[in-house]
Parts: sequence; structure tokens; C-alpha cells
Amino acid sequence: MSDDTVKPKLEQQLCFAIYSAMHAITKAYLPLLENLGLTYPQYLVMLVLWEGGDVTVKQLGERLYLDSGTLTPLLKRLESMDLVHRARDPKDERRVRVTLTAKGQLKHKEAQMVPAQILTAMGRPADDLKAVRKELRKIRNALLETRTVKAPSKEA
Amino acid sequence: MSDDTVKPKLEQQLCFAIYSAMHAITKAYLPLLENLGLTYPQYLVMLVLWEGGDVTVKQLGERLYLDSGTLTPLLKRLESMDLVHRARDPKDERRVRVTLTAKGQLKHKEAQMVPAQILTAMGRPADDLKAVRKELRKIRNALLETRTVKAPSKEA
DNA sequence: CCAATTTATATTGTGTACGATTTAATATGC
DNA sequence: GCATATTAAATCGTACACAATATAAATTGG
Repeated sequence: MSDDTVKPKLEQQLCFAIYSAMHAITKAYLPLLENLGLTYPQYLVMLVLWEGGDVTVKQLGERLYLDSGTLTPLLKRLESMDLVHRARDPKDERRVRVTLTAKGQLKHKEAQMVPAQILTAMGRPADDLKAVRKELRKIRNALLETRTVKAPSKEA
Repeated sequence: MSDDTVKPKLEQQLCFAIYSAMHAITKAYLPLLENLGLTYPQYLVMLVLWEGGDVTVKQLGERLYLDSGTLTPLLKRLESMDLVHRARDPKDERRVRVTLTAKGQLKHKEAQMVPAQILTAMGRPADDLKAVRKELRKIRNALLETRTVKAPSKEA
């Protein structure tokens, strides 16, 4: 049989399924978030800030799996939109504390209906979506743990 | 009850699970792909080329859900690495056909073990991974179809 | 108490992503 | 048959994303 070379390998790959699903999600969020004037990563940062009090850049990075190279310019953009405030922590000048401005607080209400709209657009039973979410979290954690082991492996 | 505001909303969101899983996957691929000298998106393009004959930029975009703004510079980088060749189609000068070079063909062998290594690193039963893949594909297609409908909705 | 280390953030360079626009080539309508 | 529309790539501008490096503040060890 020579027809197994014709099989679409790409669609058989879980990683590509995640990759392309993420692109579709970004596109789906676009019309919802442009009313808010936010990109999807900016929306994620706002979600963290809406959850609790103030956080440091490092804490944001731990929650979102992003580093300062990504967060610093993103937070500066949010600051220029007057949604957040950034200030060095007087207790430890290395840290930068990020807090919501009044305008940032207000956006919380405008954003309330976003998650439900996305879930509806996915058109899948809630139980299925929950199962996928749990499995993806396990996959993510397994991949990240594998890397933390990371033997130096100085080969000859 | 006031304690539901404390719940980590971020981790409850499927979209964030996909977003962060994708980041973890990119990181997991990094040591495997740097031997090949490829990034993950470049690897995806090579996967398509390894599957079949030559393709146009448009066909690549349809398979990978990317547009020419992303693909053109990416393909130029692959061309500068002498992995692919780009040439206008004589039958239709608008099209650019992308083909593997001899060096690009050879890389196929080096890349053979990459998918299995990633799946192993995920540390999950194959059946679970397959179920996630299928569900994600449904989600992706549902999201993309919703957008193609896109009623103009000229609101008052 | 001060040198060496560690930690937190910022900066730089490269590589995606994508909307919007541009350019060139093909297809179409009258 | 030629103006108009459509199509395929390329280009431009903005925004992630991250490795590597730089900088400055805090911690630690002697």
C-alpha cells in the first residue's frame, strides 16, 4: 500500500490541534475584545488583576507562564491605556507592583459576558469542554515538569 | 457566599488551558527542534512539505491556518537555510510554489523521532490524547465556521 | 559590614502572528 | 477586447513570545 504516505499527518498531531485551536480562539475573541480595546494576552492579564488585589510582574508571569520580556511591554501598553498602574514596591525595590486603575476596574463589567460567548461559539457540550480542559492541564504540567528535570547531559 | 470571587478563574478557562498548553509544547519542542535548526512553525511547514509534492503559499496557509504575512518571511528563512525552494508558477504567475530541496528532503529522516518524543513527554495514555485531539478539532472548526457566517449586524 | 550571589525587572534581538494595504496577474462582464 | 473585479503574494505596522543579557536591589557568607 502506498496510500499511507498520502495521509494528512498534520491533522493526526495533537500539537497541531492545539496550535490551530489556539489560532481559532484568538480569532473568535477578536470581535469581543476589540470593544474592550484589548488583545487576548492583555485580557488574560486583566483577568488576573480582576481576580485579586495587586500582584507583582513575577506573580503575573507565574500565573500566565510568561516572562518579563513579554509582560513588561504588554503592561506598559495597559498603563498607557490607563487600565493599570505600575510602581516599584517600596518594601523591595526590585519588585514592580501592578494594580488596576479605576478605569481598569470598570472594564471588569464590560468583560463579564465574554467567556460565555466564547463557550457558546465552541458549540460543544460543557462536559466535553471541561474534560478537555482537565486533560490539557495535565499535559501542560507534564511537559513543564519534564523540562525542569533537564539533565545537563554533557555529551562527549 | 463571598468566596467564589476568590476562585482562580484563569484555571477554569478552557481557552487559557489551550493557550498555556501551547506554550508548554513550544518549550518542549525547543530542544528537539534546535538540533534540526527549526522553530515549531517552521517544523509545521516542513511537515506539510514532507507529506506531499509541491504546494503553493496559499495551500500552505489553508493547511496551517496562516496567511501570507506570516508565511512569506518564514519561507524566506527556510529558503535561506536551503531547505526549500520558492518559484512563481509559470502557469499562473500569481502563485508561488514551494518545494523541498535535497537538504530539505534529508531533514525528514532526522525529524522522524520528534513526534514520539513529544507524546512520551506528555506522559498521558494515547487514547486520552486522541480524544483531546478530536475534541479540539471540533472546537476549532466550530469557532472558524461561526466567523465565516459573520453577519454585518449594522446596529443602530 | 562588605564582597559575592541571588532575585526581579528591563532591554535587545529574532521569529512568529495578523489586519490592512499594495502590487501584479488572471478572470469576468459588457 | 478592454475596463473591472478577483485572486495570490508581498509588504507594513503592531503586538506577542522568549532566549540572552543587563541592571539594580536584596540576601548571604565570611
